[in-house]
Amino acid sequence: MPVLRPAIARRKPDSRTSAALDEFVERLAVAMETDGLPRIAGRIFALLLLSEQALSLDGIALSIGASKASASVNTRLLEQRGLIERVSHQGDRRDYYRSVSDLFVRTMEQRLARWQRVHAIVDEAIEGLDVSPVIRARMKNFKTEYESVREVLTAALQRCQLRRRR
Amino acid sequence: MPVLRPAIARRKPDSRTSAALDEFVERLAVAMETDGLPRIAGRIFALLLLSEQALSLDGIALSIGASKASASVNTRLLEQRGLIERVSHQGDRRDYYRSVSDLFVRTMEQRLARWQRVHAIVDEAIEGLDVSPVIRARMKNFKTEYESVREVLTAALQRCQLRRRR
DNA sequence: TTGATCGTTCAATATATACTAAACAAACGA
DNA sequence: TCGTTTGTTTAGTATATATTGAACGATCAA
Repeated sequence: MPVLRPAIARRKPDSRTSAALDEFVERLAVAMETDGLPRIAGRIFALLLLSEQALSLDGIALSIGASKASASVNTRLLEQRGLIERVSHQGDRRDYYRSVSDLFVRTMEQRLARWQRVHAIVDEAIEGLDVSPVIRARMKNFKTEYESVREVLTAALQRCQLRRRR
Repeated sequence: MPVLRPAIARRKPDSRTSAALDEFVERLAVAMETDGLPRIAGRIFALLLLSEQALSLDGIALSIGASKASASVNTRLLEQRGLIERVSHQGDRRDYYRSVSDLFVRTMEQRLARWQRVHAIVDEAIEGLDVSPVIRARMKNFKTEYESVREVLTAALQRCQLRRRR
C-alpha cells in the first residue's frame, strides 16, 4: 500500500510523480545491493538522495515502509560507511539524516575499501606462501597492477574533492 | 577432512604448505564474496590462481571438496565473468579450466560492470524524474563525477593491457 | 516523579540463495 | 548398440542474514 511521504522534495506532489519516485527508490535499493548494502539501507540511501531536508528516523521508516528498528540499524550502517550524515536541529532531540555532499567520492571510497581485503590476502600470500615462481609472478602482477590502478583512482577522487571545495 | 589435492603447484608437497594453501583458498574465497561471488566460485578462483596447469571439473570439485554440480555451476559463472577460461586437451573430452592471464584487469572490469546498474538508474532519473533543481544538481554531480572517474579508470586498465602485450 | 518521546537491542521469523544428490543428456569407445 | 565418461539441470535442503515486534533504557518536559 502507498504511504504518505511528505519527505521527498518534489515539484508538484501528485500521485504520478510519487509513484515514479517510489520506483526510483526501489530500483536503486536493489542495485545498491551490489555494493553490499541491505535492501533497506539502499532504500534509505535513495530516499535521502531525493530529499532536500534531513529526515528523522520515524520519517524515514514511514517513508520507506520499514520498521523503526530497521531504520535505526541501517541509518547507522550508512553513517558508518560515510554515505549519510546525522544532523541535529535546535530545540529538537530527534536525530535527522541527510546525504553527504560528496556522495560519489564516498561511494567510491567504500568500494575501494571492500577490495582491500582481497588484495591484502594476495599480497600476504606473495610473501608467506610457498608457491612456484610462475605462480608467484602471477600474484605479483595482480598486486602491482592493482596498486597502479588504485593510485590513479585515488588521485582522481582527490581531484573530485578539490573541484567541489572551490 | 583434508583431501588429496595434487592440483596446486607447490614446491614441496608437504602437509605444512598444503595447510597454508588451504587457508589461502578459504580466506580469498570469503573475501571474494565482496565481489558478489558465491563462496565456491571464490574457492575455484583461488584454486586456479594457485595452479599452473588447467584443472578438470572433477579435479576442481575434489580439490575444494565440493560437489561436481557446484563446480559446474561456478566454473560457468567465473567463465562468464571472464575470470577463468575453459581449455581443451587433445585426446581428452574433459573440460579444463585455468586463470585468465589478465586476471586483474578482468576483475576490475567486473567491478565496473556491477556499478553500471546503479549509475544508469541515477542517470535515467535525471532525465525522467520530476525533482527540485537542488536534487537534480545533486544527481548530475553524482553522474559527472562517476563518468570522469570511469574514464580515468578505463584508461588505466587499457595501459595495463598494453603493458602486458609487449 | 511521572508520562511521553526517541533510539537501540534482542529474540524470533522471513527471505533469498548457495549447495547437494540424484536424475538426466550428450558424446564417445568398444 | 551398449556401457562409460563427462557435464548439466532440477528439486529439495541448508545456511546466512535481513527484518520485525517487543522490550528496554535514556532523555526531556511538566
